[in-house]
Amino acid sequence: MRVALFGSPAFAVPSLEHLHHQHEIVLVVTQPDKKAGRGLTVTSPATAQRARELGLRLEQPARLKTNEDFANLLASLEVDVAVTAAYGKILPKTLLDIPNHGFLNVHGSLLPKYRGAAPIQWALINGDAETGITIMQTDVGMDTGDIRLVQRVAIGQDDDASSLFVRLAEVGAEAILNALDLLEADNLPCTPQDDSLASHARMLTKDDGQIIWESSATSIWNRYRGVSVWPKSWTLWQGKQLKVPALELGSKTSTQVPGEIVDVNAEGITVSTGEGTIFLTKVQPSGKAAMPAKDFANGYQVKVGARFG
RNA sequence: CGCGGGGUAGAGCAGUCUGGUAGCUCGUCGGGCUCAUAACCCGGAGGUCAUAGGUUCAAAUCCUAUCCCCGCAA
Repeated sequence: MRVALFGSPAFAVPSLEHLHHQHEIVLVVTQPDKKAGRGLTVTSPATAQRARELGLRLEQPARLKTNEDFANLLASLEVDVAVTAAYGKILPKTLLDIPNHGFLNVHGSLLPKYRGAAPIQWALINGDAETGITIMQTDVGMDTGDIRLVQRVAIGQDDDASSLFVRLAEVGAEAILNALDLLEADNLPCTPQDDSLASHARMLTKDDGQIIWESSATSIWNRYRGVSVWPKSWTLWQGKQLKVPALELGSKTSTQVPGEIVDVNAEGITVSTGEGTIFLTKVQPSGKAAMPAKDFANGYQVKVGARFG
């Protein structure tokens, strides 16, 4: 089939590659290049970089709604179906109607659960044991279209956002291929979502990474896994932000005061929470490189009884 | 020229403002105590203070340039 792929971050890259293998990608569309990083150097989305390497036609329109040139281009390519995967823009109805089979979206959750921008992260933060990929018919709403295909994925105890992203991106790529096969055979189901079961997975903010010591060790652990790509777990030490690149569930019992340090040893720092303890193994003061928690304790004179947060 | 922090023994830090013989918590080595120890006590080794210039009687500290690391923001 003649396919157009709309996607921006690394999540879309496996889908791009698989589709490139099995179908004819006539157009790749990503978000425009942005100034990013220290020094604000111009950076292309991962999908744009991969598309260039594969020698595919690439467009990075800044706007879609009033962009007739782009609509005309898409129409002229006689696309059978367009695929979106974490594209990052709402598509206007005029575009959705152009491909013969419309747009299919690769979404990283079991819809209608976790509609929105950060489904993978929120599944982890909430401690879910299962998530998955939903291939859905893209409509003008936020992940509200009809469900066409579902692939379930188990979440491991040690999965974090990084590992789950990689796995779901791969599963998503396989799922979209299956969906296209079924579509070609005119055998792809179409089931409306049950809106009463819907939930929204909003984009994460910096504050979502802050460790709430009053909550349970388990929920701190789950949140740590969910925010591992960004913004990462962090707390406060003497008023300054301290990132925690690596933490584990602790084995000690907690004291009365959440955030209080109950033990410091060669392996790390044990901190009391609302229920149970958390064991910090690596930390990173702002402006510094990450270091073992023990080194931090040595250099910053961290003692048992001191408090984080 | 987006904003900001930092480069001092093997590790992590203090000292820089107010120039004047390099310090802390660990690690490491040796010795001691102990049934024993990751505990405790005593002692030792280990540093061209990122690099290159400059100011000064004297520079980790003041001035200039360069290299490298990191946080924020996007």
